[in-house]
Amino acid sequence: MPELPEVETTLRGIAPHMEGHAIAEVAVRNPSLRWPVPAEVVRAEGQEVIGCRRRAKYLLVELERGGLMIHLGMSGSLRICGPDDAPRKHDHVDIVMDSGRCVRFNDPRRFGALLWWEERPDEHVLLRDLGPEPLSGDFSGGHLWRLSRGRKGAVKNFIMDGHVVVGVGNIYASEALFMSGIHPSRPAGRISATRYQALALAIRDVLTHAIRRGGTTLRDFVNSEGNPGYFAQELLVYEREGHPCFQCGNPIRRRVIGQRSSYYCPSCQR
DNA sequence: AAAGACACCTGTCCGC
DNA sequence: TGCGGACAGGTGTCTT
Repeated sequence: MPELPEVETTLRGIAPHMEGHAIAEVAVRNPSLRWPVPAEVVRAEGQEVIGCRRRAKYLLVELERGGLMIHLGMSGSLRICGPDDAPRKHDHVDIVMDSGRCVRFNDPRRFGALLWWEERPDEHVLLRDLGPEPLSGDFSGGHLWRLSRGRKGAVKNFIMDGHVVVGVGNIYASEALFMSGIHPSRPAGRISATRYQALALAIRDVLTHAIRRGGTTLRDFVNSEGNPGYFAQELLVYEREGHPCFQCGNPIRRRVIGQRSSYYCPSCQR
């Protein structure tokens, strides 16, 4: 479910309810997420939230000593709940604030995670080897071009590799490749610096625009207020197999690349 | 080092 | 109505 824009939207939703408030309790209803929720999360109790931020698709809740790391996996979401809101199906964890409200983690497929870090989260094993943030100055066409030299795998897999650049998931990979006219199966090492320039710009643009729209809702994504995102209606190729290309009118095709559905226009993308 | 397959799990949709 | 199969936004891990 959540790609980077959805995670960013979630971050902006929870931050005002957490920053400057103390955590009263971390109530774990079901600890069996992707990794078992560690017992250390109780160390959050009684601590004030210094800040909330995002690295790749991980949400980091920074406390006075240590902090929480949250990943939404494929189907996870966070919602702000009041003290009287009864938990629903798949509501696995509540982070109860001293305000009485809580940040409630729901995840039907349980591919998400709630972890504890003790210090320097950016050096955590899950974060330390990740590539640059796509919306930061460290990301560019030149970066993609340099890393791609000699690589024979499909460019779509290349841009979805978190060691190359973080935050480009299956929806926005298809979208950005369409926007830059690059065929998703093309070997990454056989794309010019000029075309990588266009691809990097497309990645920035599509992510920035989706964040402004509150993320993409395909099935069940809701932000922390329980509202959907509005980017789905602007998708150019994703889940549009057989529909006419907005640019040339030919039917959009679907092809499995790296075990993921990929959508592209065979005449606009080469 | 790079690339590919597979794993984790639940829900939904479609054809028979 | 039920059942089986395909498919779904991610990513760590294992094998070639």
